[in-house]
Amino acid sequence: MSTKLLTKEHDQIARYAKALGHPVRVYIIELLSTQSCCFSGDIAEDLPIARSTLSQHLKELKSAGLIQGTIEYPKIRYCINKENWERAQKLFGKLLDSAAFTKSQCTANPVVQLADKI
Amino acid sequence: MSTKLLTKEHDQIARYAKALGHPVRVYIIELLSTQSCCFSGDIAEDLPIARSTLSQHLKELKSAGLIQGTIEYPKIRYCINKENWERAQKLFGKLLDSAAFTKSQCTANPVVQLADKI
DNA sequence: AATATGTTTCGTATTTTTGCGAAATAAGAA
DNA sequence: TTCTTATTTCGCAAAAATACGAAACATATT
Repeated sequence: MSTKLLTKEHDQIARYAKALGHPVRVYIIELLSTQSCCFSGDIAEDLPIARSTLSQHLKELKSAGLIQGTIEYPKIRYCINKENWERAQKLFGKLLDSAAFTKSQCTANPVVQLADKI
Repeated sequence: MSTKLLTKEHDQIARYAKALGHPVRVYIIELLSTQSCCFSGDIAEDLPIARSTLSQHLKELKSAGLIQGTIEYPKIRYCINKENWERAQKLFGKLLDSAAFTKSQCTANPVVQLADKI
């Protein structure tokens, strides 16, 4: 049964989550959000990866909508895409909070527990 | 330069985010957190995927630590792993909030803007 | 002992991600 | 115009994710 169980919202959350699903990309987001507001790609100096690899990670974050770039030749300044970031914030917040309200009763009533399987 | 820029924390956030990086897994988490506290794998009835595929998604969420299962033959009851979920909550919260405090000045000072490239 | 049940594991195929170095780009400086 | 610079795109290879159906599992029931 069911009527549209997998919604656009699930897709959107998954999209954002996937974009954050790599340590380098988490680092980039963190850097952009705290260190300085915007910056050019000299993140590369701090990371043990090739420039082209970094570029791909930036591309992923860009296409997910989490960051945006401004060209200032010969550099490119990146920053958080505030609009979409707030959207991500709301979506994650909703998911995270809803789960917080539930108290899990799973561990309270364990009939059988196979450590290696579960 | 740098001293440990990619930390365990980045890895951990990325790990959780990656686990949430698929619509089906977002749906599962949402279901586990709202619908009912725990349940068995009759999620399958609601999803347009094979049982074995669902099992794999459950496995991923499990190995990321976000959910846990209790066997009650012949069923298995799943629920959120509260401890780890709260950890994820904190980590995501920190990242999301820090970015919120920053106002992006990127769009405020666009020297050149190549839409197709950026 | 044989059967039924809900779920997982196995084997496999396809697609996506990750990563690199080399080459291309686009504009400013010489 | 030719060089320099920061970055991206290209071409490739290796690894991981996604998905399926068939077979295996562990127990409860007959």
